[in-house]
Amino acid sequence: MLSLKKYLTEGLLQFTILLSLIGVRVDVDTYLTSQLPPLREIILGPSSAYTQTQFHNLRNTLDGYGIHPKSIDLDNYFTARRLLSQVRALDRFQVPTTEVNAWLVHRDPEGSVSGTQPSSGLTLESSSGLQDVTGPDNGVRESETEQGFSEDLEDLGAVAPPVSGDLTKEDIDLIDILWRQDIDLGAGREVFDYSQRQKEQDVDKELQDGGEQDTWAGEGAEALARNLLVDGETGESFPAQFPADISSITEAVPSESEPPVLQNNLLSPLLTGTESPFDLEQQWQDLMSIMEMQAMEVNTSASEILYNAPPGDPLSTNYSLAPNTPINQNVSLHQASLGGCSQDFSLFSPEVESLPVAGSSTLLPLVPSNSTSLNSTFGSTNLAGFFFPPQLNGTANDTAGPELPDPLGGLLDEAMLDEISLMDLAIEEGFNPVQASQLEEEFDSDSGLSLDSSHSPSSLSSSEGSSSSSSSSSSSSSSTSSSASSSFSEEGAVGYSSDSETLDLEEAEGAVGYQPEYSKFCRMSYQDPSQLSCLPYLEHVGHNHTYNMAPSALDSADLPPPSALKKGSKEKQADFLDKQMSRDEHRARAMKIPFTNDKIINLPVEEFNELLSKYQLSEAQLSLIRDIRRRGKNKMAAQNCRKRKLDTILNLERDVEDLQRDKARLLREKVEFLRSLRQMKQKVQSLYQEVFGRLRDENGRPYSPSQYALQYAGDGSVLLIPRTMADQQARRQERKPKDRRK
DNA sequence: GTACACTGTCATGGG
DNA sequence: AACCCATGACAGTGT
Repeated sequence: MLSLKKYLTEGLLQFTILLSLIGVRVDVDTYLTSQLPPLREIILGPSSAYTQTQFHNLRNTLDGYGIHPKSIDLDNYFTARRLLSQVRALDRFQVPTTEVNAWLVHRDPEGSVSGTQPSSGLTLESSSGLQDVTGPDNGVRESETEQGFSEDLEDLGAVAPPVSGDLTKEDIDLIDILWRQDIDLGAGREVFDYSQRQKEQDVDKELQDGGEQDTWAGEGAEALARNLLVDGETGESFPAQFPADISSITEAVPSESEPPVLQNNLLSPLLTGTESPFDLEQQWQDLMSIMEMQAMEVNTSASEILYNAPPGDPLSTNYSLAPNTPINQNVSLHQASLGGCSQDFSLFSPEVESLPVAGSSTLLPLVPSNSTSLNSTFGSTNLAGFFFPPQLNGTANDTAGPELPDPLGGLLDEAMLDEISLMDLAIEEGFNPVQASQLEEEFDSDSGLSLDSSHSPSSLSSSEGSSSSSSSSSSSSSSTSSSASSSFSEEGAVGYSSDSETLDLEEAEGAVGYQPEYSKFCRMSYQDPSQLSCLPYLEHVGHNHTYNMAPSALDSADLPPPSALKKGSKEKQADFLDKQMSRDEHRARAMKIPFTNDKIINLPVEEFNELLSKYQLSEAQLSLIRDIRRRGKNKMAAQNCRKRKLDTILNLERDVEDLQRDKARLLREKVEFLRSLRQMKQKVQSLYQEVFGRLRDENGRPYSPSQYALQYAGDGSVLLIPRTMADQQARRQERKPKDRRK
């Protein structure tokens, strides 16, 4: 039954649409076949995937749209959106989105895009522009999908002259029937009353204009209102596309009277029309009313599959479906330049919207810069190769080859552990120490942990400040003020200090058994009230810890500072105190415990027992006091534990940084060594050749280098031996270190 | 609505 | 044994 009703209502809707759009030539067959899902949905599946973020945007942008954010019926909602979009698509000249994007790219700063400008020229222009901007990356994915839909709409045969203005009597009758039907379904007729809604809309607009809209949604709605026509029924904005004469629209619709600068620029030149825009608008409003109410009634279980991501939902419209929407175009442009950048971010962001093309293009160099870094990374690889080029002997290549992916790490490990072979490898290479140092810098900067992070204020703040006593960092000396303050602001003022601030200094120091090696800042921030007094901005922090006692028993010394009294009324103060009080403090007060929780927690055992013996306390009170003491101590212990854990992590981080620095230094030294070694080897080589070239046999002829070689003896003498012998000896010497290694 | 960080609390174990 | 402390685990709360 439901499906039948849905079918009928949808059919009626479509029929109504067709009838009402007088002058629009609609091919019903193609229209019906267009009910098939867009290709992208078939391929990619139902794309309500994009709903999450966009959906919220949608909700935010649709002022007055009657869907409660917490009870949105997605099926009905999207069905309504889809139908709406289809209606709009009927009178809309659809151009591929790529061309639309190009419009934005080539936005005329003077707003001189005329309504009669042929689109072909624009298209040409734009596609080139698009190619420049987008390229085949992800950035165009969205626009491609939208384009698919645009083409889909084109297939409807809805590419037609603009809608004619007035409704015929049949239309009105039909609408009336549908109204009645909707009224039967529970919708009041006033829902469809355009004039009434227009009034409400105007009121809303006034409110919007008058009041400061601090949410982006409000701004977005306003922005939309400026550049788009607003659907009186849904509050949804849609592009002004009917006539080229935008002024007529703005005249006819007072609420859209903002200067349509962008509209003039972006109106499709092919959209021309002479009908009265106001009538058209009203007609649209009525249609929207009908359609929405109908759509909401439709059980979309079947159509959900087909239209899970209704192409015409306002999101799509806002993004890139509607070619004349400035926002849409900006979004497309943004996507084109930013790739997978979040759409909702750019949707109403003024900065992004106002981003000029040049600004977008400036984003493109990101890739080159990345590639630069990549090149430099590979440059280091090449540097390794530069150290050990292939013309070296075979062992050199064997060793150096695997190091290439991680030249430095590999170099360090290998070289430092097996320096001899590596030096041999590098000895004949053109080694550039400058490159090596650059490489080292890259290495440092590319490491996961920034070497300089320990010097940053953030990393030295509170938590780390606690460990600065053990830290050798240069900033530890200066951190007495800055770090201490931050430590107090972050730690001291939180919970713990409120418990311990009224402690006597010796009490605090005695009671908190944090180990000496543990940070003094931590102790200070926790327990040392004198330190607190050094920080004026903390003086107002609740120091009254007599909350256990009745207010009448409050000692004057325990009262909050006068400033607090001046600031607020007694109520505020009480609230403040109440908020400051912990659960145990509330319990203690409820049980009328005659001393403070601080004393309960921090007094040494003997004094604590003495204190207990002074009062006649019930068993429940004693139990509570013990619990308070246990919990309080455990609370401090937990805080100390966490602090220590954090310090440990930070110290480890610092250790890692130090080790990385050492590694870099050692690498630098190694580079120096290799360089000097190479120089020495070059000298030796030149000397060898000089000596060898001067040698003459008995006949006065020079020795052939292929047959003889010079060998250095252990005593410093140089022998001339046949090549074969020399090679054998060299092989033997090669084997020795390997055996030794084994 | 969810993820995350922070904090308090409990249980447990060691000193 | 009593006490204290450290710590893992859990829950509540705020962002």
